Amino acid sequence: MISKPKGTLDFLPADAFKRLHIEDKLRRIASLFNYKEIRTPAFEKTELFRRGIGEETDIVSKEMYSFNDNEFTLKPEMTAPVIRAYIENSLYNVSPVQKLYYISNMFRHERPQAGRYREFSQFGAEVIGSGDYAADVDLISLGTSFLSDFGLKNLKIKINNIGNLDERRTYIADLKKYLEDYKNHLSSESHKRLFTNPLRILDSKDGKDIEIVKNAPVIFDYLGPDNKSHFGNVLKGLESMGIQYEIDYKLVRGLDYYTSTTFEIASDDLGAQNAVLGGGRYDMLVQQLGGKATPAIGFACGLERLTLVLEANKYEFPEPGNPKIYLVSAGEEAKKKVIVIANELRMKGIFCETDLLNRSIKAQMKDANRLNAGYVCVIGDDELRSGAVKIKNMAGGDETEIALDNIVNFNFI
RNA sequence: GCGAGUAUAGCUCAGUUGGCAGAGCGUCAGAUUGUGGCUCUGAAUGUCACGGGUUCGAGCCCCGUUACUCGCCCCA
Repeated sequence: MISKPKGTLDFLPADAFKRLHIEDKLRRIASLFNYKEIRTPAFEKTELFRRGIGEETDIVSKEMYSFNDNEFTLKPEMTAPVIRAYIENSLYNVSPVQKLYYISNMFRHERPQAGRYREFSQFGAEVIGSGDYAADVDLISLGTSFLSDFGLKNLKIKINNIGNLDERRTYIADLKKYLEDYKNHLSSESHKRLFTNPLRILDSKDGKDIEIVKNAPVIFDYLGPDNKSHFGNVLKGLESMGIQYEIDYKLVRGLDYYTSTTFEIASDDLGAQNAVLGGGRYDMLVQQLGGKATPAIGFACGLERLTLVLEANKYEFPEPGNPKIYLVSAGEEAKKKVIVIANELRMKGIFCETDLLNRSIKAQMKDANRLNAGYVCVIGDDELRSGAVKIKNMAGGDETEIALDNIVNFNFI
């Protein structure tokens, strides 16, 4: 037997139906906020991700599915492709602010685990062209409102501002200086990070690291007046909308392109991978990818994780529809007639099903019952001869007699 | 890349000290000849993950392999 690749998922009809419902909801809310959908290729030139996400990030250094001699890579995230499309199609000429969203699958070669897959789907949104705090608030409120539209509470919104490049550079230098003194007390992982990515030591889960980090310099103190007031305005904006947040000066994110605002929404209902949604501002990325200096902000939400949270919260997904009528046939002539009537019903938009296995009447009735059909109509030699059929209401069991050729006009409730 | 756990029917899982491979659900058929749901009766479905070893005898004990799951790292 050939099995699916590790870390991928089959969406059987019941799962696919749930996913479709989630997508419908996301699209509806995104359009309320005037975000327009964008679709980009499943793969891009590898160079795009190297330059966009950062050579040193885990994603680029060890998680990409690359092929054709490394020329192309299945997209591991959507921000770089969206920005590429923005620049390539000169969207800044269409309007100064672009509000875009996407629902798409991503590929990262990681060790699979609860809530983490090698092929996974994200709903994401980007506001390109505005550095105003209003853009941050607009985007974050999109994220929180669809989560609350799903009835999810108990979600923690964490927010931070990691400054611009200069501010961060100064901060990292001071952070390193501080941590040097505790070098020998840090966990081995963090010891390594001291050289590779000191910021990440801030959200280490190691108990000792946490103690050490408690008295470390705080990024907020390194922000200039612009970022300080931007941060303040974003927070006030969220407050004014009743969005509860938690400032987390230790919230640093793993992609190189983030600047200024960063945020994350996590759920206690998930396992180790508890971030449902994460994002931030990336004011340097457009320029980095060859466009004009353009501020932007975005987030991505993992749909598999969202689904896990919904299921943990006993979210009630809608039920798929059931056939309005099941046409039961008895005999070869009736079967031919049933095929024709079924087609007429469907052309009229009536959900209709028939037997495809030449089954007995009893078996067809069972099938109709299993499918939860609203009505059943048995057609056999008698009905063909008389031209009259009985339409049986499966809920009550009562039957209505009607002309065979008039089934399509029956008033199905 | 590292660590831990699991592997028995389509699904969820029992399986005693090593002694004929099991249950529930689902599927199929029957219980009035052309009428479902409930009930009853019956049936089909297994390389007990794979390969070795111990033993008169292994689903069970030992070794190895693989797959899956969870965690570390990182991310959604």
